[in-house]
Amino acid sequence: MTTHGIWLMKSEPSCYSIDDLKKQKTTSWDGVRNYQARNYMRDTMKLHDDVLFYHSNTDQIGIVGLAKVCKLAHPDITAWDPKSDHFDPKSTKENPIWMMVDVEFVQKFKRVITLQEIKMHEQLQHMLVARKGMRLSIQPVSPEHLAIIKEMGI
DNA sequence: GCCAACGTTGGC
DNA sequence: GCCAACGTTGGC
Repeated sequence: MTTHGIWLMKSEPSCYSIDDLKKQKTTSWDGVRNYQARNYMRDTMKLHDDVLFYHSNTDQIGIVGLAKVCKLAHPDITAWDPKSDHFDPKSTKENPIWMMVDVEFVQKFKRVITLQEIKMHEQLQHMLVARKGMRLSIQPVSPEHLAIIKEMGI
């Protein structure tokens, strides 16, 4: 069995939801402006890594479906666009600071695996996303946790 | 290199 | 909308 990465990626559904990804099939994960999250995308993510799509800052907070990495890290061009909300003048084409991967829709879960549920669950409560004060928008996930979540969501 | 001030994230 | 917990910035 080949080992591959598993990630949880947060998005505010008012900004970009699992339904948007379902319609679009693939998207560039732009707008990440946190170094640790960028480093995960740039240095650790591999093609076909699994992605748990997470909705934050909404009435139904939790994991809503599955995606996978379909393109390795490349410069986040929104950082160069003065009109973008994610514009960062420190990032240049010669020296791009911010990177993004592309992700591909796999499936939407039949229901939301809520954060509340994750925190209550004997195994899932150890996920990073359940940790107090954890704001990191891209987090590694263990194969055990992925298996449990798939069983609950599919 | 310290750390106060500030800005952001994201659950509640 | 509040605010705790972070991350970043910039003066010193």
